[in-house]
Amino acid sequence: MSTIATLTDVAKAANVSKMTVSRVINHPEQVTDELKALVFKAMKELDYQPNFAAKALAANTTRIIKLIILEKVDTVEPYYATLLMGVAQALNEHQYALQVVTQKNADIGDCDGYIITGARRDDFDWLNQLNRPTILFGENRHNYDYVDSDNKYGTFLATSAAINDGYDQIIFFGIELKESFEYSRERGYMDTMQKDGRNPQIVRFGNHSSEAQNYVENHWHEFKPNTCFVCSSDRLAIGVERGIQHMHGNIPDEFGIIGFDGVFLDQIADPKLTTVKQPVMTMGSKVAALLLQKINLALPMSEDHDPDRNNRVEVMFSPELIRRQTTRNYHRS
Amino acid sequence: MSTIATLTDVAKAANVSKMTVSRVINHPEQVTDELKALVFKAMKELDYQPNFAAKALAANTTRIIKLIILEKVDTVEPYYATLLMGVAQALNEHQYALQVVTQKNADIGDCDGYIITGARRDDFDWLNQLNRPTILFGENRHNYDYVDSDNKYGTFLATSAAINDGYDQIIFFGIELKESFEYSRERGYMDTMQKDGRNPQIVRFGNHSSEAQNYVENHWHEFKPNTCFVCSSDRLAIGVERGIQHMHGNIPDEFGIIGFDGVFLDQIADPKLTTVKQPVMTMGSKVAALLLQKINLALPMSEDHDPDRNNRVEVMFSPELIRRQTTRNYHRS
DNA sequence: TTGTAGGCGTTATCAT
DNA sequence: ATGATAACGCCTACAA
Repeated sequence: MSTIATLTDVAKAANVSKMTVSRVINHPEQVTDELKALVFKAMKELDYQPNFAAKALAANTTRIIKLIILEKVDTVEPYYATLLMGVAQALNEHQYALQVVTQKNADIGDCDGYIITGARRDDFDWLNQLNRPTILFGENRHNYDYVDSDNKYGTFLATSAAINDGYDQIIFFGIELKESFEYSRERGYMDTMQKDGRNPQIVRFGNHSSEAQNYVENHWHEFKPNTCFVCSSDRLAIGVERGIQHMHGNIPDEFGIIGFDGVFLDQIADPKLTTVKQPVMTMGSKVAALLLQKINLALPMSEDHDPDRNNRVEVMFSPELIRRQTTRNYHRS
Repeated sequence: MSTIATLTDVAKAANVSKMTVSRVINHPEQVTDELKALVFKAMKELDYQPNFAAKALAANTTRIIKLIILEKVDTVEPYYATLLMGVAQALNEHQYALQVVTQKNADIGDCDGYIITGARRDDFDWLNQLNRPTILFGENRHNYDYVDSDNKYGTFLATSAAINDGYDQIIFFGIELKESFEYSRERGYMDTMQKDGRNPQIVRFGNHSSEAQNYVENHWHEFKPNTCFVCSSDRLAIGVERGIQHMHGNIPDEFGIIGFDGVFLDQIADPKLTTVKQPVMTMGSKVAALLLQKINLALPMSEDHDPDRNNRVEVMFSPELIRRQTTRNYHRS
């Protein structure tokens, strides 16, 4: 029999009813250990794989999660690709299907929950219409549950490193966006600077390497040797790197650069960027896991509501400073 | 009723049986135009969306397609991300779910078909075990159906451009891989060179920018000004660009560079790469479409077998030469 | 603790 | 050309 084993097949093999098998899977505590053992054995022998579609149908559920990538189309950035892999992995483990979708076609077809990434201020009106459990990827001030990296801590790491490495002037190149993640990154920089009795200095750009590059070249006279540029993205950092190279500045001795993200771009740069690396893949798995958890809690059957279920879920992952070639690896003592 | 409309709801609204509605969807030719009109109207009014899971269950089908990305884990390259978007889009339109999977967990859970990308010679033993319709992304000599860009034509475009732009020496930087796509690219270069009475010259590397860069620097004396480097990937092209820059060669007047792929990297480079761009997203949609077609043909009901269904399906997309900053845009007359 | 009956939404089959 | 029925695999509700 090369056909795929069903609940019924397992039940027969184990000499029990379908329901017992179903219970072994969904409510194992209700079944005696003896029977459980028998059922497990049968499942293993038949290589039983639950039927995704039947499960969905019976539970009045789709077992589909939509990942909505807001933002311009050209955002096929490595960052999102990595995130996607993380999400896909976690979802697969729990027999959920992933649909990657853009805002336009997000409405067609039902689903059990949404993962949203790249949400900006303007998007929240639209987001509020979604009537399914939702988790955002990226911190926000609209009370949505989210997963993000600890942006403030990230720039704390970067700024501290710049200080430790002995750079005199430390400038922050930020992204010209009134978004929460950017505020946090700037805050991390500013606090760290002030704690060390230094004057913060922030410049902002659209997130394009050319803008940062032009700025560096046009304001070259303002940067004395021994300056470090702490950037809010690897894109900006690459621009800075190019600007310095075009002006024949020395990296990392005269000028340091620290990026943010640590996905692909940092390695493409030459010299390779010292950067604040986010564990993007892990974060992807986490959003997915949280969403599934939320979906299951929303199900009527779960009586054992988490008491603080009303609270917002905010998960922050600690980024990590990766030292490469755009900072001196020299610590002041 | 904010509940989701089902076939039955539509049937009631249109005063017909469920089956008629089902037929309107799946076998419209069997239904009279009058009834069809009624049913369509009802479907629109109720905003009917077919239930994915029920369809799957009834058809003894999973409606799941697995996209298997063979190759090292760090291959979260923009290239694959773009491909993925294309696949996802086409699949969503047909109510199929996409599972992104690596070789390891490819075996868990059933599916209706596979899309394979990054298959190398060694992988084919494993591929042969897959007992579901399969389409490869990437040309191959193992008789698998595939979609790819026309690699040979791509390097023909690149080489012709280099010739037209008046470069004296034209060298091919290939990828050290005994794979079909690489053979085709080299063939396109060689044929075009020979047709113009020139001597082809090929060097090969692992697909890393640093290898190409080192080579350029170490063999710098061999490259007279007015040389163009035709590369088998944008990665290699970036390495060449860096090598030339480190040796203070002038781009594009003394040295031209043409990359291959046209996904992300070409735009990140500075100066931006002239490159052979593949329509990756479109190609992704096409693989998906082909696979769905193949799956439906495999279904017993389709009696009207395409007569040459036994033939292998090979779809080649024409790449396009994008002229940017690493070639002179100067045509010899 | 375990088993039985019925239904989730769709489609194929057979009947009309 | 259209409709009634059964079945896909699983789960909830109820019965034993």
